[in-house]
Amino acid sequence: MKIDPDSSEDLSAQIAQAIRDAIVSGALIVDQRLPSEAELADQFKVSRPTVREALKRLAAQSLIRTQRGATGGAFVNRLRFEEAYDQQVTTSTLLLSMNSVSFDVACEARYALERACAALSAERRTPDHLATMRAEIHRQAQPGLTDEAFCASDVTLHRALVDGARNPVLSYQLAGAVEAMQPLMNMITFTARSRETIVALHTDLADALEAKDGAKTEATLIKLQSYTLELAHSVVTSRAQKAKIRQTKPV
Amino acid sequence: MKIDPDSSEDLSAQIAQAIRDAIVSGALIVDQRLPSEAELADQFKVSRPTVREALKRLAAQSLIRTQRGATGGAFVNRLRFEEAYDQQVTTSTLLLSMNSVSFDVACEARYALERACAALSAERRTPDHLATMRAEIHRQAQPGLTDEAFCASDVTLHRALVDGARNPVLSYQLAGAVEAMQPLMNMITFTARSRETIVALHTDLADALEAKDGAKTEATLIKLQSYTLELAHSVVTSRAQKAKIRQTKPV
DNA sequence: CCGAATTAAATGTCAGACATTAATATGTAT
DNA sequence: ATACATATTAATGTCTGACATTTAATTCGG
Repeated sequence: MKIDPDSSEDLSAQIAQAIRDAIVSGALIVDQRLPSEAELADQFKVSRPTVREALKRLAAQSLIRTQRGATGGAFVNRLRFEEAYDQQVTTSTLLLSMNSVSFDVACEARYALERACAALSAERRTPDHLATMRAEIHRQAQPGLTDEAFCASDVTLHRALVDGARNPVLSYQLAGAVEAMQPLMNMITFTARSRETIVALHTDLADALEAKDGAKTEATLIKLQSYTLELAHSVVTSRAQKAKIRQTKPV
Repeated sequence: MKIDPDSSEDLSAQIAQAIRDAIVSGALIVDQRLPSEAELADQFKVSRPTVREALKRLAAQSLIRTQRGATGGAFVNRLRFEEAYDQQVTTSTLLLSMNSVSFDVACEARYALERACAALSAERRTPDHLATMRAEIHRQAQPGLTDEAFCASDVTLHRALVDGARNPVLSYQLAGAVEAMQPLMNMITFTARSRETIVALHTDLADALEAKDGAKTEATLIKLQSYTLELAHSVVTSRAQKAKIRQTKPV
């Protein structure tokens, strides 16, 4: 592992990349201990703070973990799906907000991906998954629920649907798409009427899954997508009208 | 923004989290300059190296960029889909290899997600997407191609299909699933016969997209998935047989 | 033989200094 | 007055050395 001191890139970035390559290529395996910071500093001919910056970069990606104490050090971390979820959600959320992705585009992606899980989930969902969905549906029918809590419950329900496919790779990929939508969904104000419609569709969804009916699951997801889009558009329209009224009759 | 000096977590991790929260919540907006390292050190009552470790963590996630010089500093980075691809691919690849995800599970996820794009891509693909696919199909028919080059071409073709849906969120989510499969795919040795079959299926795929036939696109993807699984299983079987022979007739 | 104190090795943190970069201001010559 | 060269300045990048803290292993005493 060598670095180029004349490169335009930071030394810490180069060192991080060298170690990252070693991990990805399999030269460093899970739970293997890296040399101590002092040894790495010697090897790369840099100071300890520079090595530490490199290690922090890797830690930020969950590629390594560090332990203090006598037998401590930096160890190659076994990247688990659960840990990777968080980063995926953060990244996806920022991607949507920073690139001003429209509600429609995000919604389309989310439901397209969810439909990809529909047939598998109908086939493989456990009673646990169904129970989670029913519980969330029950919660969503409570009158006192805030809009945010309603959305959060919506996410939990949909994640149960996705997890029902019992494919960790699918669950991981979908986590970002579903959760990243939440800030966008939170812009919608749900009336009692619209909540009723959504709860009815969610019930259809749970029924379809319980009946192991993949086609009906997909069909219900399509209805849910249409209705979500409809709601979002009505929000936009009503806002535009209010703006117009303010424009016509200024205070 | 406050941190707890008595927490078990590193100060640099806490500071990174505080700034990350500020970015995600929108308190810090794109291209906004963070206080200088010295100012941050004062604010958080820590030393400059500690602040720098925190900033490197954020840089590793592409949340900030730094510029040297008089008007330099750390700036909130506009996270772009293209940048996020790389990290997603690295993470997905490691997730598969470190959690010993089976070929079948990864393959199932990949094709389920791809089918999610099929109908959209059939509807919206541009001549460019078709041209890319045809070019890759032509390359795949060349006899001299190495197995690795064949797999790489396969990835390019499938990404063209996904990109055809013209939904950046979908493209982003799929990038991880498709590219992360490549190391697993590289374990397969493609015979002239199997390449021929794959090229034929790829041609069907391009034809279906050209005809804007979503259903046929999906059907072809299903065939492709079955055939890929078949190939992978035959590799496993033949290896097991060879191992058995070695066991029976040791050298 | 067991438990408490010691030791050692590692990371975590700090302080201060110098190097390097790049924009801006200054100054001089034409 | 303008153009170019120079100096200034403010920031990040890097280094050195020290001390604090944590934790496992070792040693020593009961």
